[in-house]
Amino acid sequence: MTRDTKGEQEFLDAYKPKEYPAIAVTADLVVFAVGSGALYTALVRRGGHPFKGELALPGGFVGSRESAEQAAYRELAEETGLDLGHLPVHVEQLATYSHPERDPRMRVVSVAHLALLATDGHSLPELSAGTDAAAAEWHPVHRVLEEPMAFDHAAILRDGLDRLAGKMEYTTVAARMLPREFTMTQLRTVYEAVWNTTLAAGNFTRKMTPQLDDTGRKTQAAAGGAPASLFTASDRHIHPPLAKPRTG
Amino acid sequence: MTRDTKGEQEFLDAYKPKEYPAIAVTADLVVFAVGSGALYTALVRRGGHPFKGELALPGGFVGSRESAEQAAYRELAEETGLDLGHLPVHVEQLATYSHPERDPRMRVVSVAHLALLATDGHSLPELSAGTDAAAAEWHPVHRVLEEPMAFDHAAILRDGLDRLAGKMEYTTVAARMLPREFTMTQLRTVYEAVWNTTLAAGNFTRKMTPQLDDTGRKTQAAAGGAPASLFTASDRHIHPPLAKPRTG
DNA sequence: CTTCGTTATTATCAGTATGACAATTAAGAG
DNA sequence: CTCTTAATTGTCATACTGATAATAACGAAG
Repeated sequence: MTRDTKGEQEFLDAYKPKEYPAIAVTADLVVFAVGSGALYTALVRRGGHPFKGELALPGGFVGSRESAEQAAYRELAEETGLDLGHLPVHVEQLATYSHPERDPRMRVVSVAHLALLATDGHSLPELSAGTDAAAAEWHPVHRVLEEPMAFDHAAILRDGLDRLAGKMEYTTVAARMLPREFTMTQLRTVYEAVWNTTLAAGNFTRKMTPQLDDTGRKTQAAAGGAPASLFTASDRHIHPPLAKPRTG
Repeated sequence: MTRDTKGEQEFLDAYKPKEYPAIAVTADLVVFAVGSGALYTALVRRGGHPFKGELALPGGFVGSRESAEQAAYRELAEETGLDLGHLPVHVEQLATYSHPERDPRMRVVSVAHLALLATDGHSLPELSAGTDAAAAEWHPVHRVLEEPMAFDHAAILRDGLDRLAGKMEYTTVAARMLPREFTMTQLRTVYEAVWNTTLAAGNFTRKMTPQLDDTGRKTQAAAGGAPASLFTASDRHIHPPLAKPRTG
């Protein structure tokens, strides 16, 4: 069946958008970065009703001429002041939240995204207030998960953490939270921060070595200890997966 | 920080929905079922422009007072005539497609869902035309994937298949495409249909047995061959995962 | 320049999982 | 009873895992 281009063009010229429910679409962000051995997320504190004073995910309306992912990048820059042209950032779609009463003001469907920022594992990227009033601040994920949040954002944050934790079992996505070249210990620190656990260094190296590309170079040994090899990540799948230890 | 209920109520009473982009939200469905050893999907053929005559996913607008998932269930019933009260069906969200030009008529954001129907592995559920003109028909997935489809529906179908194939590695979701009680061979047939490959029966049984609950009962041996044990599935995760054989 | 503390990497080993394939068991059909 | 078919169990070499130890490569302190 070949497309009927002429009939289709006539149809489109005559087409008038009509009765469909008026729904606003937003792009919200679960932003993760690793600092001082712990996983942090960028949250804003709401300055107005509803949920005044509570923590919320950064995000905003999807514009008429942009995709949800484009809106996510734009809002990430606007609400955190991050220079995305400079900073490597990984953004992927998480899920869409569409319960009719999730926003008491009006019908809002939110396309949530997962954003991973690259750090050296020690210091977090500086966040600055954007055009909107509320500035984003870093919060330790495993602590803030126990507090209430605005709207259904606590559930979204939990889903984002679960997604990242799961995906790290069978991909090298954890490397997106590090500089392009990193050491095995830096990568292990990301796993430990996200999984909130500790991993045996030797076994971790044995498992990850064949999944990474060895640059052949080594770090300048910082203070005590041998110099570490520098690796880069590719998009290989980890097989069999690196299992997250059962919680306990 | 406790919620300021009084101030919030006043705010909500005064709130008027205002300038946000007008975007229509739809729920589309990738419906899978296994029949005669192959994976099938329910598709409608478009009767009007645009993409007149091409295959499309069933779906429709999300109503003002329903979630995207509720809309998916409703559209599944409407466009396929399936009695969901009777037929066990698994629905989960797949992803949201929001490219600004994905529908030439107007701005439409689609929340795609994955729906798995239970069959005996041989015959497919009967589809009947719903209120809409176009009736859904079953199409073999691995063949229809090579044909063009309306809108971005070919990409959505591909994503749905990838999601199902991947999830079957580490969950027992394949059992959602079978009756509550099923044999090991029936389950293996689902894996083979989705993965489009063959699996060694003995190794499959060894791997899956500890993931399932044995009812202790057996089938009446149909024609030749020993009777098979009947199992039910729980929500255990398969660990380590059952790896899909590398294609070839 | 030797020793010590620290960290990265490699090695060992027992237990478990895998893929390929063979053997056994349990029907129904002729 | 024997043949055919299908389900299940067994075998075996290889690979992977968790725990733990041994080795190697530094900087710093004496």
